[in-house]
Amino acid sequence: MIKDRDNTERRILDAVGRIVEREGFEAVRINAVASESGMSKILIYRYFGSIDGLLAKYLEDKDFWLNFDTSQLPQSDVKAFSKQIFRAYINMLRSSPALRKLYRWELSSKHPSINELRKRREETALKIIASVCELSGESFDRVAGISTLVTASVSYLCILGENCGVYNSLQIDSDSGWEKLLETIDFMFDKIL
Amino acid sequence: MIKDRDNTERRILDAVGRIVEREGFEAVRINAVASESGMSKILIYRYFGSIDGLLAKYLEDKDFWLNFDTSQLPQSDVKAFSKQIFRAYINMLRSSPALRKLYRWELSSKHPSINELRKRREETALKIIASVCELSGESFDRVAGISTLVTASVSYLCILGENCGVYNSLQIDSDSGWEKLLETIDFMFDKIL
DNA sequence: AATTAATGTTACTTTTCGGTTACAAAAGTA
DNA sequence: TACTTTTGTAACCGAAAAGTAACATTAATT
Repeated sequence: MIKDRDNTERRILDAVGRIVEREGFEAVRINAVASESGMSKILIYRYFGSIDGLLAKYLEDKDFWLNFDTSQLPQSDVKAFSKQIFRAYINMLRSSPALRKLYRWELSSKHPSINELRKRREETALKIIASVCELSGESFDRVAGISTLVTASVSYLCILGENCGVYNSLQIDSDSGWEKLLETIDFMFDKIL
Repeated sequence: MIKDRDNTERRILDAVGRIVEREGFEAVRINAVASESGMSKILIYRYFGSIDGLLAKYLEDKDFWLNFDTSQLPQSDVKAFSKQIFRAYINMLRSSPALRKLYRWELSSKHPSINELRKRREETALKIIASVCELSGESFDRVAGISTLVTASVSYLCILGENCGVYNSLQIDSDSGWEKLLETIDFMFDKIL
């Protein structure tokens, strides 16, 4: 019996991560975490209080914040700026199983930690929208509407892609479908901005 | 003990409906249905075979696209048609808790009934897209892309609206946010079609 | 060295779940 | 009437779930 609480906590959190990536947040249950981590479940209660506490800690450690470095983007060309933002958003979601599971979980859970995530996300989003407004001269509502249309659909399709390959004949579980979608998004920005 | 199988089946299916609207398809479990309906659970097995069978029965005639009348496809005004069909889709989703729960369920489940739904939905969608293509002169990929963008985002936002009030500063849990979004959709169609 | 606190193991209780068995009552049928 | 089938009730079973209690070991403190 080696006594090393930090190590134990890390093992437990790592186990949470594996479960989340594999099966989603809904599958993070006390027995599952215990067996996945190889640790006794009473340690989970002792160190994290509950599954909610464990998830809160996991979310805190893992960087699920929406953080874009807008300073790197082309400031003069609004269209290029917008296109790049959404490209980055798609890449982020498409490359991270855990993030997709988080977005899915948000659709059915009212976990307290989620509100914090949303607040921060909202702040970042509003900053980006504001800067597009400034660059393009469009109204806030217009830019917010377009952003919403694009990000919401991307979120939906990325989640759906894990269970379903085709949507409106688009191959959303492979690059080919996403290229077509990106093309559509680019086209839209060319037309409306 | 009154013997009336039809009545019993209806009670069970009604119970499923209440559970779905309240908690979603994930919560439709044998014990839950039994206690919600007041019927013994063995009757569920006898009459529906399993929870899967019960859900398959419940799902008949529940989906928007399945009930879409493809005989009324657009004759002249493509823009008006496009705007109208997405309006109808939004109204349907916004007014039906069960349909929202179905769309949410699809994001995490691989239930056999879902594949059937998707296949039929896909057929309907392709018919609509094809006729819009013909009238507008746009390419299939373009129309499919736009449709995907709109329907996917609407689905996402309707589901999210049950747990979250604001998205990109849009009030998605009230009419005000949806009016703005509809305006954006209309604007987009005016510009690109 | 003795005591205390922290860490970890094991086994237990209790609840809930899906699924089944056994049986009773009603309705149809010979 | 005697029987068979259908419809329904109630109790039961084993597995898996959350949560807890009791105890053992190590580390820190005095």
